[in-house]
Amino acid sequence: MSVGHIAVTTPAPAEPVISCETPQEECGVRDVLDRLGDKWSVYVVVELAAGVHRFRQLQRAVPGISQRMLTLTVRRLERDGLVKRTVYATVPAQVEYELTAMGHSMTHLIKALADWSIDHRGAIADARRSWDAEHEAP
Amino acid sequence: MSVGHIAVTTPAPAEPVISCETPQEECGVRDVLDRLGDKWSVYVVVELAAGVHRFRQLQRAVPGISQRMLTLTVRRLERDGLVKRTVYATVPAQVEYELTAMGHSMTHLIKALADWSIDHRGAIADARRSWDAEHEAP
DNA sequence: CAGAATCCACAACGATACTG
DNA sequence: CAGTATCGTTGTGGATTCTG
Repeated sequence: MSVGHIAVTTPAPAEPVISCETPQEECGVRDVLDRLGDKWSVYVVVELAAGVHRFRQLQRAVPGISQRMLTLTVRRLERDGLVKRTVYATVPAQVEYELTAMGHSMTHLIKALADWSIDHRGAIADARRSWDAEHEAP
Repeated sequence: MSVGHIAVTTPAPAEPVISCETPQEECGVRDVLDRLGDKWSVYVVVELAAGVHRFRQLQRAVPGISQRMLTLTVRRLERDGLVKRTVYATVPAQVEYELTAMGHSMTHLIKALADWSIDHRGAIADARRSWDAEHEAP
């Protein structure tokens, strides 16, 4: 366990698991989860992991995203230092997006997430079905 | 790379990175992210990773959560098969929550997330500061 | 104790229209 | 092409009240 701020997989006695200095600060975990939790960031990062993209190219690569949401998403990722944005002063305008080193380091995390999801999607779907079956309107 | 559905850390040529059968289905990754992305699930799971909790005990352990949100959160986790809920027919009522095997398997993921967050929280904060400095109102 | 139910505020998202 | 601006809808979460 590299960092050890969180003790997991220990069905042991009940002790505080997060031992941040200030629990309210949430250890900065929230900062990451907010980015991962919004609807599009993960897909944009995954797409950019494949290489540099221009705006439209990125929008086409992420099916269903509106240009407003793409703008907001890449802005946030840029602000967090995960994505680098390069503007070329051409006509018409041209902008390229690529992951920073930190952005690339996060793709490992996303891959782990995706792997776990794929491995357990069936079990989760089954759990939901049986839960729904037991809790339907009487 | 265990599963290989996602190619990461490869700043290589632009190729589709997610190779789901149906991209719209989102590979079930959304299912996990929706759970991880909401405001409280992670903290509840982390808390339950330490052992069995009763409702009030859990609420006290997760500072700031309302009982409505705790109810909703544990219900969703239960529905997904990540948490097991046991009701004891005592007076007053008593309910115990604990992670299932699948729930425990997810704590590895959360730990990886937390480690990454802690390792990069400083860099992210710096990136945000400099971004904000460059984009303040003229 | 463990919750269900209700009401309300706000943020997130989508669709559309317009601009350099 | 790469956005910005505005509007309307939906979803999420908090506070409060009530119940077995």
